[in-house]
Amino acid sequence: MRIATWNVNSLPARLPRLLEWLALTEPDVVCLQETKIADDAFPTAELADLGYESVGHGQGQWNGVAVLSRFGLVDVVRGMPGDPGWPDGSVLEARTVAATCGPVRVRSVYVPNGRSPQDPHYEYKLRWLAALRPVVAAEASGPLPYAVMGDFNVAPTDADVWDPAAFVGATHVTEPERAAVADLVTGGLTDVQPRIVKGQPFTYWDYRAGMFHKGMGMRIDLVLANAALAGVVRDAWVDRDARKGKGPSDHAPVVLDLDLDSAGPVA
DNA sequence: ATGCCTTTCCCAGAAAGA
Repeated sequence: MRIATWNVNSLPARLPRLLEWLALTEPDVVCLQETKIADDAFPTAELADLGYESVGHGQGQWNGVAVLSRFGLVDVVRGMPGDPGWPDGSVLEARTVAATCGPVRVRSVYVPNGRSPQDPHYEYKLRWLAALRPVVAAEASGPLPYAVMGDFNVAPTDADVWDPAAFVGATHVTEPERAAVADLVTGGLTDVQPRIVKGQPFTYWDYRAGMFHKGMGMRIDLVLANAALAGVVRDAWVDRDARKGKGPSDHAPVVLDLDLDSAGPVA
């Protein structure tokens, strides 16, 4: 079984690349982030043509998450209890959705960016991660192999950014953000490490200034797996090819191969 | 060459991303 997570930076803009990538890579389960598409516009039919059942949880212009599955989709949960909302609790953004796909349960997350440590959005980011913690803890202790995966907008360690000196005073690397992600991991989750390719663990490279081809990236797309899932990971890698060429997302997919093949795709 | 930012609103340029 192959599972993946990918921040596509607009599903409408990325649909041709996504469909091409699905046909080439043949993942069984995919968590998407930054779909930037309303649910009534979600490309359900195009994905079904490739054998994927899908659930989008979106709001149009910003944010948006989804789960695609060749193993069916059950027990779908949009959002999460305790979501702090932005700019206040009266507005909940579309940043997480969970589903069971055959033998595994997954939760796709798009953690708030934070903008800068002085910005109110940064406090929102920390509140959002705090709300995620009990949700993930409950799901991870369930009966199924489980992973919360997506764009966490946090680089867990200095090794996860191309130059720690370049990030002094910036979000994604501050102690409170890292502590919030470490809190998610505490209690049994594993931050599944992708294979190092070209000396890099990165999953994101800014579009500007040729940062991708200069190797100036960050590992902010994470797969946090419970023991039942982490124990069956055969391989994990960042699909850098998806960051190349014409019209890429600024993120590359993280792909995991699992020794969980018995269920087989749903026809 | 892995290649110099992209996407959204929608038609102008600002906001957001990280």
